[in-house]
Amino acid sequence: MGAIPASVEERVALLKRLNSPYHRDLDDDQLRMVAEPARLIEAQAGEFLYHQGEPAHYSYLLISGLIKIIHYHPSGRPIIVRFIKPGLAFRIAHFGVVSRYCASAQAATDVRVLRWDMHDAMRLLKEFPSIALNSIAVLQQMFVDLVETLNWFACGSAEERLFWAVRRLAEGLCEGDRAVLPITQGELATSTGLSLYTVNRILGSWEQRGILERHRHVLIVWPTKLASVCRYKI
Amino acid sequence: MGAIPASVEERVALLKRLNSPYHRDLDDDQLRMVAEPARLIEAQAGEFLYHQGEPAHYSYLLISGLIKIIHYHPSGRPIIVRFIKPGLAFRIAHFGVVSRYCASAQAATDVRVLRWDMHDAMRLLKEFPSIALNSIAVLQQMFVDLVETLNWFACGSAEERLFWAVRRLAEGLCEGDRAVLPITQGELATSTGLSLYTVNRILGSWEQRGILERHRHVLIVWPTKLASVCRYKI
DNA sequence: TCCGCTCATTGCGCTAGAGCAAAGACAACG
DNA sequence: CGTTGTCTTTGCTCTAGCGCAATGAGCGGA
Repeated sequence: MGAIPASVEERVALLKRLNSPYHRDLDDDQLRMVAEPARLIEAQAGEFLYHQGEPAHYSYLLISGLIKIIHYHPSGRPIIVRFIKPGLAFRIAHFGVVSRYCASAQAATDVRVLRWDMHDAMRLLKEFPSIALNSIAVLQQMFVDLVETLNWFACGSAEERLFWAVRRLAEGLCEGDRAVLPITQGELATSTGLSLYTVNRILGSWEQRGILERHRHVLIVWPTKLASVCRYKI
Repeated sequence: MGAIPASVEERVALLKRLNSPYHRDLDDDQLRMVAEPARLIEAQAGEFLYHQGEPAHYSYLLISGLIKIIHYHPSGRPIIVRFIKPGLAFRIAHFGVVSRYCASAQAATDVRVLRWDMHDAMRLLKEFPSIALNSIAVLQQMFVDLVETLNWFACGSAEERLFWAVRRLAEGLCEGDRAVLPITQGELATSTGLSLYTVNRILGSWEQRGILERHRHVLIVWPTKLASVCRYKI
């Protein structure tokens, strides 16, 4: 993980190109004020940007690549909470009471991120109410998403739980009619609370039905076909 | 569900007494501006304030009583997402893209709430950045809480899942050393994804160990004792 | 080129917990 | 004060999915 030299202009350009949900209401001058205290950072696949429980010193916005947000149970068992794609911030739990990272962030591919010191991030949030309002919208969407996931966990058979987990993770990662998930079957197993063996058998049956392809460390999913395994209208 | 006549002064007084996390940074004049467009509403135990999927016309703040937030799976199976106690807002998913209630709100006891028209709520949010910042803090805390819950669902045995569900629901409802949960064993079952019978048997064993008392529709829990059923340090 | 590691696959026995049935307990209501 | 409906309790059977074991497959490093 290291800093990449980048002028303010370059950072502004990155922000403009991103069109992130947080900064969409800002004009050029305002974007410049946002970009000014940021630093451009790169990290290699597998590196951790931060770890669950550490004091939250920074706020991040993903520029390119893919980030895995991982939450660890007290037993040490990890679940993949979500993927972050470019334009989304990952720094949940920065303000107020919660001053530690509530999960870990791992680079799933080589990544570039913009990083703000927490104090700067807080200041910007106060200075530009539109960022705060947009953050609320994003957070609410994430919250709703998580409630739904919880309900699927409570309801379903193994196949339904897996269906929902794959669908959810694939959702943000669609390109054309397919999504590429950088995830192993073992990770899917811990994320869903199923055993490795069960996940393997279910994915096998889905592959036979042409719903997805399994490769090493990677799952290629056709979300429209995936829907056929679910009995309910969503 | 009906309106209770209340002057602006009375509504301001209610807000001041509540000391809700959203409005703690406002002075008296500002509180008055917040209270002005609100209406005081009462509802009886069992009534629904709103239903999942309806257009979200109102924003609510609980004054007295207890609210259950219920999320329905496409199959119709409900889970109790959380209890709302006085001072907390329940109107998640009001702004931005999400314009429908993402869950239902049911009065668990007779309740009184303050209600804002969504347009007023949005206007106040823009007018008073401190409300937006505090909302972010509350939302983040709720999000973190939900991620933890999800992980316990993925990890655990039946007893661990139930432990976490009871602990979580009891957390906000502590009075002295005990918490009174207005919940049936059947509701706990659907909320945890366990069967009625399993919940009954586990709660039975906990009651024998003095961890809780079961009454009709009500669970009395001693949270400190509850911790003893969990193998992990939390 | 071989070794070693991590991830994937498959068969099989076993157990936690689902699900049915049937009875008991309590509250609300006429 | 019985009736009705909802919630709780318990015994019993059965199966979905766990978890072990053993093998295979691909990748990286020396």
